[in-house]
Amino acid sequence: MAQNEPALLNIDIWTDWSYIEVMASGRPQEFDSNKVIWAAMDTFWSNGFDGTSMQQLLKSTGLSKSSLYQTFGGKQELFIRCLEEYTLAMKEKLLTQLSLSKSGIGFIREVLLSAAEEAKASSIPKGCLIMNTATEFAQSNAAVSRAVNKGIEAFRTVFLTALKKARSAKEIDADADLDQLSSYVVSSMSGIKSMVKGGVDEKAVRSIVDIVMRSLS
Amino acid sequence: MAQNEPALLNIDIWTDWSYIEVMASGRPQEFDSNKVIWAAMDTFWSNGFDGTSMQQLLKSTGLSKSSLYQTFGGKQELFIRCLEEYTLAMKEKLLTQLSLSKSGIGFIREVLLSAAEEAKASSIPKGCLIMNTATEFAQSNAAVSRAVNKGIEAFRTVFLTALKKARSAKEIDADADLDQLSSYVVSSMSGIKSMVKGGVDEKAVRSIVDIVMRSLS
DNA sequence: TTAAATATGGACCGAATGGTCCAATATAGA
DNA sequence: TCTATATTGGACCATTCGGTCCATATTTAA
Repeated sequence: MAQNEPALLNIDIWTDWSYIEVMASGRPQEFDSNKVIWAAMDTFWSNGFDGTSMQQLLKSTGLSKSSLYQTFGGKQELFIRCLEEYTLAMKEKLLTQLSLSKSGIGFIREVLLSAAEEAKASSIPKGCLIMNTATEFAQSNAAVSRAVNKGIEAFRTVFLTALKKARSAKEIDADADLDQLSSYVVSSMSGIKSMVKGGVDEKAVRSIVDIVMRSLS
Repeated sequence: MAQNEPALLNIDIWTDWSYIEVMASGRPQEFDSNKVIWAAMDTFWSNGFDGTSMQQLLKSTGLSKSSLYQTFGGKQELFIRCLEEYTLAMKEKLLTQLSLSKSGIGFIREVLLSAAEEAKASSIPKGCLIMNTATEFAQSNAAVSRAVNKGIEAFRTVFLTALKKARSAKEIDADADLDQLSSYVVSSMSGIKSMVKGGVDEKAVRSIVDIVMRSLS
């Protein structure tokens, strides 16, 4: 892929009727749209967009080809739905985790260290779907770029919230520019994850996290 | 792609005879192997491994299919040659740049800021071939991982040299752990480049660079 | 001039690609 | 029960994929 996008409207409202709850009669859907999206997301997450074939997608979702095309429109449309769902779910999960954590700084450290866990694990590191996609597509496809941007902004928002919490608790400098710092944390997160994908070991990852954390406070 | 590697020795000495200078008679090669590698590298760099087709490769290199297969073995072998050449060339270029620069810290800042240039440019950002590949393949292919690791180590070496120079010039703390810092710089570089690919604007990139630089001294 | 060695272009390969289409099936409401 | 509406599985599509192979062209050394 990584070519220019086709010259058509990419508003999947027109092809994906799952937004509308029942409305008309007929045979009901036999699958859970959300589970399908998560299954597809996991496949894209591990293999990238180009690296994922329709066959893999059909296998992991359990759908038939026509169901997938009818419901989601196509590979790219499904992919973008996955990016959106990923963004939404991650943001929610992280904000919950943040609200449960005592310290804003501690929360950020936890999140960064979760990358180190991937380095320790024997399985192949998946990284972050949003940043993987940024790397794969760069700015070659407008619809994808839009979804990636929203993802990055979501992460930035989460970290900004954490930094504000940290400032309130006087964990960080009172007059630090939190907007800039939040971008820095996203960037650092992305860098660390790519190092893990590159094979850097857990110890090295932890020392990078330490340096990042030191630069916050 | 992104599957497991085939169970065969990947020592391209056996398939690529361009190492041997002439030795036997016969029709001489009509193309410059190095130029071919650079043309292929540029294509892989822009589109990734999966995103690059043989057709594109033949077009960008100007080779015929048989010449390419005869000379390099195949798509993956050529790709790995590109990774190696990229590593070598980048290391050399950066070390030269470093030796010409007055300050180790200044050099690192220059390199990080070069990512900001990509954000400013209207063309699609290519990022770093090594980190792009790390992201695309993760640890799914041993031969590729080996090449990626060598690349990361090369970058680390460059930055380590710069940091030592900075320490000699008392630009940074005398008892900083330069090994750790060099990994941190590579990670930061990678993070910044992925932010650029994700569409973050130049100003934001520059502020991230500032924070990274501040954490060094 | 001849033989050996190499380069080259293109035909050809099977498999897989993303995508379309339709007949059969199943369900809900009238 | 009948009809309208959806879902579903699979046949089918042209195209492209990476890769092999061979006949031909070209060059060097003997």
